[in-house]
Amino acid sequence: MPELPEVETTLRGITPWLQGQVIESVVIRQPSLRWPIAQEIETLTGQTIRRLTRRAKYLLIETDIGTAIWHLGMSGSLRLVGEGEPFKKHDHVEWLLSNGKRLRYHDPRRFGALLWQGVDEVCAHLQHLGPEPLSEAFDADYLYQRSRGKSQAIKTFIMDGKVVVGVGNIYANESLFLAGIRPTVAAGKISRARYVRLVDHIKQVLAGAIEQGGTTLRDFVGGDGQPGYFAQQLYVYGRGGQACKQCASTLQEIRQGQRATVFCRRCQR
DNA sequence: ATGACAACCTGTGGGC
DNA sequence: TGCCCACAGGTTGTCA
Repeated sequence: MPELPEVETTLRGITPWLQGQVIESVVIRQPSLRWPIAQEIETLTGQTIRRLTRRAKYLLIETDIGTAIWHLGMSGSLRLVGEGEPFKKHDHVEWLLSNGKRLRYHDPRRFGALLWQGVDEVCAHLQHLGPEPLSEAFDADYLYQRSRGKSQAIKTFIMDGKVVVGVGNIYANESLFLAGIRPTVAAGKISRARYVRLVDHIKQVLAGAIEQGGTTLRDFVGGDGQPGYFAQQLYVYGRGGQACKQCASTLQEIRQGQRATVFCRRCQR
């Protein structure tokens, strides 16, 4: 269920339970994810978890011998469980920690990945990524410059990880609505002033979702549940054919890059 | 170089 | 109730 806010929520949820712990054992029940799980993951047995960080939608778990890099794909989740908890269908990986907790990776569709990055290496997937959306490097000037000459639709443009990371389908739809920009407009034809609004809304909507994600942390870490989909006030996503919350006209639904796009013809131009 | 599209895989929900 | 189809939070790889 991961867009960036959920990956961040996951990171914050598991960090206190993982940091400083020794990985006592690694169980791989299903090695076939989007790519086969890296061989080196098994060698983590006996290693101490030094640090957890996030880059884009990747979770980085550092040890002295290298870094495990987890991507949750479309349907992946990480949760902590206690001893005796039976495996569920699609629980593919388990790490037993020295505090007795078990970190389990669950992913029905297996679009996720568990990659390896050696010390002093940079994983191929992390190279060429654009700036973090909540960083200062991501601002209107940057987007404006990057977009000049582009005929690509603004929605697919902001969902391109080489432009900016972490803007998934839900938040691309929502931020374009809030900025009043029609998702089909060519990125290169949008003014600097409108990019100011767009960047502002992307940051707000992601930051707000992370805050709300935080409210589900306790359940999540307690281990009996899914990360839980943060209750988010959605204006357009999943609301095609329904009334616009701002002007009551019917929301349009189209497809862009095989993804559902929903927008209001009246509020977004 | 750009951009459109298929692919990876399973589950779910709607229509008949 | 059951079957079939379309679609789902992401990313990569290929092809025109």
